[in-house]
Amino acid sequence: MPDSDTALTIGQVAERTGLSVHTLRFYEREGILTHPVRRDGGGRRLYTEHDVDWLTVCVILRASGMPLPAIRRYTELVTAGAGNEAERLTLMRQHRERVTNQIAQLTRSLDLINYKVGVYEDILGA
Amino acid sequence: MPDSDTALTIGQVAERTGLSVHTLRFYEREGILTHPVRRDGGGRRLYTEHDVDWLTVCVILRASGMPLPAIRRYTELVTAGAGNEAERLTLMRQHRERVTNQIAQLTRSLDLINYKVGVYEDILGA
DNA sequence: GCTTGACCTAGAGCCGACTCCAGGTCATAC
DNA sequence: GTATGACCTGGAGTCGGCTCTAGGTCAAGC
Repeated sequence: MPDSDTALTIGQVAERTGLSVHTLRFYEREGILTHPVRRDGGGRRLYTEHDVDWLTVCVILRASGMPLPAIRRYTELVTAGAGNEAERLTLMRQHRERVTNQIAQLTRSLDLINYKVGVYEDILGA
Repeated sequence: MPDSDTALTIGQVAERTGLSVHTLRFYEREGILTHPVRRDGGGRRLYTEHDVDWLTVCVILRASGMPLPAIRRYTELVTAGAGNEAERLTLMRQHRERVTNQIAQLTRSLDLINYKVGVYEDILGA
């Protein structure tokens, strides 16, 4: 059972999060990690399970269209610790609205797409 | 009642489709129109209601994430006329799958977002 | 002792989809 | 006759989000 002491290489984290090693380094530069990554003697990154959990959250936020600056801001708030929950809530609510709007828009688009699929199926089925 | 003879300027089309005049010219260069736009004596574009209808379809396809090359291909098929419905169907089905996957992904992301919103609401409400 | 492979940095490059710019034409309003 | 404003072209610039390159370190296996 992996506990929070487990040290993971960047390659292992890439595999677990689905991000490339390039993207992991890029996210770090962009301030998308709650604390600087530990390094081994040779300067190599050592990630924890905690980092993987955080990155997994970030992956989900990205996948739902949250821009990197917003994720960075959220990261900053989490890093700063308790006391800023109001802003975190605002951020999440804003994002929730974007996402629900996006789902609504996609669902509407689906009507047209289904209609077109139906038209072509009819033509080909006749 | 606007019929198919109505001539619209690029500005009017921009207003109706929600695209900018820049984007309309760009789409034309990209082959996103079923036929070359008519021009008046001074070389200005004259669109028809038919063009607006087509562009409206394109806007919906774009909004649901269809890449411009796919829209161009679809345009080519429609321009070529009857006989290629099988490929049009394939294109639309592929896109439908992308869209339904995207909706599913967004809906899953929404679980996390709602969870986070709930956490912060609890903290702030207590 | 040398090859291999995973890692490091700083910085350049790429891609999609616009978006804007410079410099010009033309019709209408004053 | 001139100013305004909508339009034209070709081409450059922007932006977000990666993605890759060059050149290097280091540990383990043979």
